[in-house]
Amino acid sequence: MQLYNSMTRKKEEFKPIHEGKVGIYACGPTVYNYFHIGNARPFIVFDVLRRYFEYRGYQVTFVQNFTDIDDKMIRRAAEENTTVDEIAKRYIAEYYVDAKALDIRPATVHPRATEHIPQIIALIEKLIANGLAYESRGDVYYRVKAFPNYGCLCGQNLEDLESGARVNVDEQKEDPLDFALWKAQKPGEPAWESPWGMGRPGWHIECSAMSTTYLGDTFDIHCGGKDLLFPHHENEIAQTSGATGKPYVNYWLHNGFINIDNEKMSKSKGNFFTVRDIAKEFDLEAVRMFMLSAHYRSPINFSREMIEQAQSSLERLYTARDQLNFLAQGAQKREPNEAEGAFMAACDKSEADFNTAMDDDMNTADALAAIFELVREVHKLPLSSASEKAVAYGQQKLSALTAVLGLLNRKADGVSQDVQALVDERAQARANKDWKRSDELRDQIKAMGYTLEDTSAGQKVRKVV
RNA sequence: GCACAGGUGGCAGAGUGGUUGAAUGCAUGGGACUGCAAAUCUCAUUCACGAAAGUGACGCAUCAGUUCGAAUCUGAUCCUGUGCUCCA
Repeated sequence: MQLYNSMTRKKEEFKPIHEGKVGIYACGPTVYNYFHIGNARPFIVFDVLRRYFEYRGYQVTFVQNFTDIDDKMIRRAAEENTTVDEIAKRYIAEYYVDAKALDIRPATVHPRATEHIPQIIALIEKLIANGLAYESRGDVYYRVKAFPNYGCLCGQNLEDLESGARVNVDEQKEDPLDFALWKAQKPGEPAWESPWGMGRPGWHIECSAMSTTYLGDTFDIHCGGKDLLFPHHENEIAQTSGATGKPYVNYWLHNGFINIDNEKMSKSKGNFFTVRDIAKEFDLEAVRMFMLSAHYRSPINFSREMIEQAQSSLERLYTARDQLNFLAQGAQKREPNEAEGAFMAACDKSEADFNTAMDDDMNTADALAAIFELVREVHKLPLSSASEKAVAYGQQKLSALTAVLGLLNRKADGVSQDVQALVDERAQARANKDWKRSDELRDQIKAMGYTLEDTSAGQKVRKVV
């Protein structure tokens, strides 16, 4: 499998540290609000990455944190006249609600920053011992110029970074590039005991502490949004490698942004849609489909039209699944004939194409194309007397491939007895060529939430979403 | 200013040197199927001539170049987005 590594800026063959296993850390949300669809993108695409590794037989440890202490959390708590912990608990719960609705699987571990204060303090102490950090009036800062590799991820040298750095007159830093590892308590802020007095961790250090706690000093894959490349991930490298003396991460993966009117969607710009808002209007599976219809590193433009388009293509997948279920009802216990053999070969071809696409830096757009090739073959199968074996083969492939993308989760609902009674009555009316009655019944069935289609193998009933 | 992406058909979006293959999906139109539908299959959707089959031309931001051959490589230009500051 090839993965584009932001560190080297090329696609590289993925080689796990431990055969058959892969450790992934994904930067999670700061839990001070509902998450927006820009936040949802990494959750979805890296959920797919994890699913693909599992599909390929890897044992995956997937860690995604909750940032539950920072300026935004504190501000929010003050605004709502409650505690930071209360805000954290609330929006962590809300995260799980939205994640579930988007079919984002829970991570192996969801660590919270505030539950890893001892690990954070230990890491800072190590950095101080290594001469890479210093205390200054209760704050602790990272000594950027003492870490020779600083800038290795973002590809900028120290001079360029320096010219861009904001210089605060009041700073207690040795150098403008230095960043906070530990912040001394200000009045009214939550704080923890430390060797430097009461205070709280800086933003970057928490990810270093939590990732290494669960994945070891060096692990396989670290992912997150492109905007985290600098300074967040650059700082993580400096902190972790600086403390351990070992490489931190082998592959850095960064997803592109979601734009609104070709502008980055962000909380600070105010041009964002929360997942909660979108859910009022759309089936969230369509949002997932939309995200996967482009490569994860490309920017995508969000609009109502795009979600509707995704919804339509998603329906095509469901139609194929239902078609297979319909075929299964009338299937026979016999070996596949020649045409069905060709169908099974086409299934294999789709699967192979799907794997090739996913192996190429997780090209979900091409992977979807491979699934749609399979969909077409499904519809070409004769409607009656199919071979059970061939149908089951198609069902297995379709569900296996869509499951990797986290699609096709809607249940195939059975038909209730009252609907079935109408369907049976309509069959009788059609046999009598009573088209008027037949159409009435079709309308009635439709009003009950089902579509009814006539096929050469009888009536087909599907639940409408 | 420095750094990094990117500009592909009506829309979205793959493709990144080679047989007319611009995949796949969406949309629109024709045909098949149907009692009618729906779903599905199939063809078409750059321009010119033509009723049509067809013929010719152009074509993947623009211009120039490399090459027997370019959407794909090189250079320049224009444009867009992102990072350098909390942000997925």
